[in-house]
Amino acid sequence: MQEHDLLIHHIKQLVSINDSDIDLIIKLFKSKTLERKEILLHPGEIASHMTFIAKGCFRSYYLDDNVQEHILQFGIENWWINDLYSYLTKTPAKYFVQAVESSTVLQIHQDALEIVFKEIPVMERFFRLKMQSAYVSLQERTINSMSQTAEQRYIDFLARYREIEQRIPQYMVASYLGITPEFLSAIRKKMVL
Amino acid sequence: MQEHDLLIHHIKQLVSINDSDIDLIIKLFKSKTLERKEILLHPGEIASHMTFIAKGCFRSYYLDDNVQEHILQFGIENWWINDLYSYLTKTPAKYFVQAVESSTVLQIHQDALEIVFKEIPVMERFFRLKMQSAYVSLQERTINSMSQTAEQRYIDFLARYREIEQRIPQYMVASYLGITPEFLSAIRKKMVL
DNA sequence: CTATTTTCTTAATATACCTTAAGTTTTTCT
DNA sequence: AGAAAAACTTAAGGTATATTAAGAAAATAG
Repeated sequence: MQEHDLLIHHIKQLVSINDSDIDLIIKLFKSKTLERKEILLHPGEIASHMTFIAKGCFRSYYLDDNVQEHILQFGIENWWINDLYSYLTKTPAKYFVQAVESSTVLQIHQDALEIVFKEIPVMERFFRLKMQSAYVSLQERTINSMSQTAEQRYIDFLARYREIEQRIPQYMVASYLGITPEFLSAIRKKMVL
Repeated sequence: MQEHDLLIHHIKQLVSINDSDIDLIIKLFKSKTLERKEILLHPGEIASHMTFIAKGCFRSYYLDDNVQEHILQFGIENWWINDLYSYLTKTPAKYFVQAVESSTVLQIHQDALEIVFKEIPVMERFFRLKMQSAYVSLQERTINSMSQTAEQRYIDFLARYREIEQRIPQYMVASYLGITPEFLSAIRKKMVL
């Protein structure tokens, strides 16, 4: 399966694993296909899997009291996407995880991941490192949104996620940046002049 | 040492440890006293300790390009404070950690903590849980700042951190909320009416 | 390839929040 | 207690961003 090759390659970028490790990983990560707009995780469900994106594009978002969407995170090939808090604490998810394009993910159940940790201890390290980067990007995002103007945040977004930006509707970029689509439109107009 | 009692009690709220574990912890966590406004960690240094607040109050903040302060986190008794990214990745800190009152902390060096993990494996769990809560509060804060008005954020802050609010100057609350002291003053005036 | 749906733009008006500057109150230090 | 420093308030005018509403453009599905 080509999908699993992607995952293996992704893991090998951080830790060393051997052929029998690979076999186990391939066996325990299950492939799942989603159509555009299909929802992988609903608020209220418990996120019981770790999810690796093998193909496609996802977003996680929540709805506030005014039924307004706020996008927390995007993910494309080789990224992980989840409601991490729900997964870690086994409490109901607060966020939607939705396919923005038709997509394929590789998922491992929490119980199966425990087996992986037992058999391939270096995978603990792998996920700890992933957890750290999740924390860091979140922190950078928080700081960024506190000290920068929307235009600057947009410029940063383009620099950092230009590939994603080309695959998602503009109103989702606005939602990620915390501004209205109309205002993003105005920013873009101003920028080209 | 009373300070260490606080730490032990704090640890016991999450995991079970025995008397010899306690001895080791007391031996490896070093007490340090700071005066009001004294800085515990400067940007550029590597955060090489985990820091437990036994007495007093701290803030972590960074300076943006306009030399504007932005407060990321406060901490009082029984909290941990750090530049977690610097600690985890052994890269130079981006933030200041400063005592807001005269304070006492208990610090353990990264190397000593490795010893703790070896001798008291359940402490790995303890710190993993702490790491999770750090992630979660950060996530809640990010979401909150995206979807709420400054007044609502202030009300939430009061509900959540009223003890802290009573110990810090108001301009620090403003900085945490991401608004100017003048605007917070206006919000407060409006609220009492 | 056309109809339908989704996304993007424009513009006017409104609001949340900032900037500056000055004066007042509170806290800290000696 | 008194002087100095730090923190808080007020107010006027400004800027960033939201809201509403409508139409135009682009994408998708049949």
